[in-house]
Amino acid sequence: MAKDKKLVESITDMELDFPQWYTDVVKKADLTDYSTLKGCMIIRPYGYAIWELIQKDLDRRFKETNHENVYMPLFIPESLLQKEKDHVEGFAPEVAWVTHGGETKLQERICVRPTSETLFCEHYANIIQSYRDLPKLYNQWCSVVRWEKTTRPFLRTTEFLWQEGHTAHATAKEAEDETIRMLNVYADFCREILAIPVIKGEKTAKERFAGAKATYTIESLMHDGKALQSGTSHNFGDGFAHAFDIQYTDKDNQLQYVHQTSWGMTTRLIGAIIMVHGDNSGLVLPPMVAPTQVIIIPIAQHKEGVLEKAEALREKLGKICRIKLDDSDKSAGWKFSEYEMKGIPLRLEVGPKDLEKNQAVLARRDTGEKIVVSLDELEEKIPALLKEIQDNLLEKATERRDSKTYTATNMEEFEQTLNETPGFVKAMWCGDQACEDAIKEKTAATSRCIPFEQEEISDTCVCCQKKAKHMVYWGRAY
RNA sequence: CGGGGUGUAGCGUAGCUUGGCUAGCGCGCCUGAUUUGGGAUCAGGAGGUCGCAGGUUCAAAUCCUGUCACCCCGACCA
Repeated sequence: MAKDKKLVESITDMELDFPQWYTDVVKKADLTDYSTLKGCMIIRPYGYAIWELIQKDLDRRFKETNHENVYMPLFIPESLLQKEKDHVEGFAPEVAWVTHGGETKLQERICVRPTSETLFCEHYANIIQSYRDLPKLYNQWCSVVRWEKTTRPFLRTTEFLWQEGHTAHATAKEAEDETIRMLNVYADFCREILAIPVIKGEKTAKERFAGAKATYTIESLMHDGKALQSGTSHNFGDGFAHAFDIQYTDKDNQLQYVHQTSWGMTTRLIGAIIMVHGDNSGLVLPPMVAPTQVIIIPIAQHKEGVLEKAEALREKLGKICRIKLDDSDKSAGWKFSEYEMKGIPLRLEVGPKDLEKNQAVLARRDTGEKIVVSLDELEEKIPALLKEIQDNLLEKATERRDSKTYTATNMEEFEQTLNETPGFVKAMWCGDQACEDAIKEKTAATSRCIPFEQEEISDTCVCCQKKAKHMVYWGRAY
């Protein structure tokens, strides 16, 4: 079968209408449902299982780097939110306010957390006195609320699930090291678990987090050539510490301000998985985050011995992978389509003809390839194939990303490239926000990041042609 | 917040322009039989405050007014 052949009708081709394709996949793969309130999505069991796998691996990485989980309140009094000026200005337009408790109007408005810097800061001010109390390496898993104007499942929702790390350190260097360390944790996670290659770099001042001294980001590229900010890590310096008066006594009995960081990743990652690996037949899940890695489809299951064998295989193979058996009375063809839409990496077909020959058929979701395997070799073959699929997805995503990455040395080239071949554009920049604004005005592209790995595309700024300071990744973003 | 669109059974829709018989169809769902290697077939069955509130009319899914919600595209943001 041709690799690109569409296996399932009822999912719009991504080439025809990418947003519709995305919505179709989310819906047909049973990831979410809409609730009655705009922007508030219901994450269904299959979607939530993916999130749980993401959480589990990330949480392990956080703990390996000595972080502890905590839980902060959902509510923040307005006065607390306002302590850091840039921060409140950045978030005020999109916070949800609680004005009443029961029927009683509150003296002070309370906001539903859009992020928890202020809460962590207040707490840190209380618990940090000595250099012996540092560093504080905290993380919390929770949801936050941002009153977004337009919403889309996973990519932008009013409430979303995430983790937010918040740390406090004795020195500026320690804080900077932590910021970069966690960015690397994110990048490694994306590559190893989600099979998504990312560009690591620093955000420009314009794109920086409200209240941060420096914001670092990992940027990934979707099938349609649009960029997705997939995780951020911020160095706050001692700005919040001054606003919240977080001081400690150092070894020399001198009062010092702490240096802080925060970093976060969200359920948006599921949107990234969909848009990086998905195809016209639906979702394609990297085995590492597939709630079900192998689906067993019995063929002619009413026939003698088929179901028994399928069940025995499920039992045996359940020890080496996440496996399910669909013994419902739907037709085999229906099941094929169903699990392709759901992106399950491997399908194991077992029918009467196979049983006669002591074999089964394995079908790969990523390539469509069907492989006949002896029943005795499944325990070796399945893990090997899952690994191969995981590697292949990363390789394909990397190739696609690279083939959609262009360079430009002047605005005509820049604009033409983005219009004709959407993707990342690498171009030099003078460092002046006026040029950044002009580029956005003209091309709808924003600076994605100043990558750590710099290249010398040309000497002059793509926009004003003055002397260039940085090579920047630009793109239209979600 | 601007522009566009849509609300009729669980989902997708026809009907609306030009008001009129029991609101039609497909998918899904339930029962039974035959099926099962790429979304099976046949037979029977259940399921509707036509988003909501007013108004016009002998008569409203259809016309008018208001309202609510959702979707898409922008601007803002993870």
